[in-house]
Amino acid sequence: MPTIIDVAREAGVSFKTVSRVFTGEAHVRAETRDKVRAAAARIGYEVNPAARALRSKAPRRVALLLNNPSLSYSQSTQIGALLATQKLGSQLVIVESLAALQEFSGLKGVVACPPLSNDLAVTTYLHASGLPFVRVGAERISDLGDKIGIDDRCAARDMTEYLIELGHKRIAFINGDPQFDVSRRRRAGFEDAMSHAGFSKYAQIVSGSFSYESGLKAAEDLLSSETIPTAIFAANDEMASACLAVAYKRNLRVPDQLTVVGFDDSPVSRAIYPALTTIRQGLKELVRDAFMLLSDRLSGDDVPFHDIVHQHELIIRDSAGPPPKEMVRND
Amino acid sequence: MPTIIDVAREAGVSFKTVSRVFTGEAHVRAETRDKVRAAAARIGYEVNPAARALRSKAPRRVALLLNNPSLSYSQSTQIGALLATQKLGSQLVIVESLAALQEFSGLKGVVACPPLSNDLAVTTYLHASGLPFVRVGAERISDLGDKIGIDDRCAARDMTEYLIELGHKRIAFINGDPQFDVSRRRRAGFEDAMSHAGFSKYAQIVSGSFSYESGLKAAEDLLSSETIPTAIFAANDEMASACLAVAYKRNLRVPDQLTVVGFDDSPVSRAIYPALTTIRQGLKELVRDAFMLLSDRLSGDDVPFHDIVHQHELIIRDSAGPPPKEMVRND
DNA sequence: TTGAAAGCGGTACCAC
DNA sequence: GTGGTACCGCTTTCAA
Repeated sequence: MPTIIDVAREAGVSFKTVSRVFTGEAHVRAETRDKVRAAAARIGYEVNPAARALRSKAPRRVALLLNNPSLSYSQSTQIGALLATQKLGSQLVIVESLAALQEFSGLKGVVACPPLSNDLAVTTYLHASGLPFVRVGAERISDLGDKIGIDDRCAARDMTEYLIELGHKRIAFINGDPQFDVSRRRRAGFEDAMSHAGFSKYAQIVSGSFSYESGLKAAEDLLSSETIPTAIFAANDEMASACLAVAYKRNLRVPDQLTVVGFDDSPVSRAIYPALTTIRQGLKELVRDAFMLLSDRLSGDDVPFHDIVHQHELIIRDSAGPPPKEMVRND
Repeated sequence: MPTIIDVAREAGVSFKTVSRVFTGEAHVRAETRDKVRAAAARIGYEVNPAARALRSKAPRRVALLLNNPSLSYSQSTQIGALLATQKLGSQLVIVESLAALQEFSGLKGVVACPPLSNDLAVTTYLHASGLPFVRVGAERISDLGDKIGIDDRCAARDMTEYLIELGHKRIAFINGDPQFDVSRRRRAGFEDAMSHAGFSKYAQIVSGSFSYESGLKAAEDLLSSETIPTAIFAANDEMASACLAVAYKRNLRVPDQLTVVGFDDSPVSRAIYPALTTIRQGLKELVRDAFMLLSDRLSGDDVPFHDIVHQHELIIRDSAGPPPKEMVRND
């Protein structure tokens, strides 16, 4: 494992200069810095968090800004954050609001998760404060800061196309809180697929708020209407699980008489019957990478902001099947 | 923050001796060691993980042995483990079986979680290997190793007594996998309370396996019997959530017509409607403390094995209420 | 069984 | 802007 001394030799500078580059100190000529970076990359140098933590006076404290209504979402996020900060040797604080964030002193950087990652006040504050930050699952509400996430629109389109392939036509979409950017994107993906198949007139869209309760209400509305859908696509697993409950209540067997699918691949999706067909977005890895990105930024990278897109995955379980025969003919 | 040098001064030895004591090195006289420990405690010394990680050749790698059917259980456990190892500066590996554990070399210690913490082969192997280990939620299948957990029997008794106070008499208990020790303990607590109230003849006990599916089946059995219970106590939240689904299906309003309670205070318990009344066991803290305990053991403590019992807590939410009037009279 | 010296891989503070 | 020196808190090696 190479050290800064090796890098210094490789780059032809003193080891102190190497240290400067990796702490993001200001007074290094751009040319020298690039030379050092190149040398480091060439020999595969990585900073040793233990050594850094030992000597630095102020701890490298980074914050995870997280206030999501879904507990399982929050848990996966926390695991990802912990994994990354352990590797990077930085101290992690978890805060739930902008106000709480502002109270913390000595922060070196912030990773923001939905819905706060799309809050204009948050983005504005972070930018104004000069604090490096990474937004997870964020829309381009501004070009400030690094972004990382999946292509929600594409994921929702994939799921909808899967339902269409199964033979569904009358498909309902239970959207999340329309204030969340992610809701807009997932809805757009649903609409893309429906209109592409020429099924726009069979599409129904109702709004929830990502909570189980809201899913209950939305499902009740959908399943008590005149023409009930043969498939329901909920914008997260919690709401999908609510659909299952309502389906039971109404004696609709899933997936034989009704297909229900979710989004997130959260633990609930496997802890219910039937297990949910859903979209996996690898939240743990997403957040881990967000912290890695933040760490690069902390090291004084002055490159343009990144916008990293992870691959999603369609997870097929037991809650989706072909529509019941009699309903296919009958539209 | 005091260092080993301060401890050395306080204890009247060289700092090297202090280092020896805290690394658990063999060649220190017992008397000297106690003196050093006392001095350290007096001035509030704690090892600096960064400094240790920097200098030590072999990483302090510890393992979390975890293979639990409940995903939310596993997630909480992982967060606790990550939190602790971050603080202690040790490297964490998560393994799912005894075989996987054996393949790992250079392990310094192991924390085992249910059900593996109650597996005789695991305990025997760990003891034989001489590896320090802590068992979470473990029964006294042997007196080997440290143990940490809650008093499951007492917790189940508390919950049952709460139901009895609400006015319930005909109470059913859905047990977890009878092979798990924890199931036996929770069942015993249920029986304690029922017999103490003189309700033994109204008690029904069915076995599940901690999974949602098993809860579904158990609930179906219970609710299709001649005399259905007014309350169901499930040995974990997953099975309780299954009860809710079955209740919906049968048009039993919870908690008006049927009370359902769970155990664990897992994320699901809040992600369903109605939110579950349950027992909180603070799993995250439990596991965190397990690693702290392991760390002490790694430092060469030669004290008798600990058996630490954490406090549980009854969390009252919306899924429990008094039994319906007509059913109280009618038994 | 105990102690002295060296050094782990970096950062802080000060010269130049 | 860049380099030198001291040193962070601990463990390792070796000598006593």
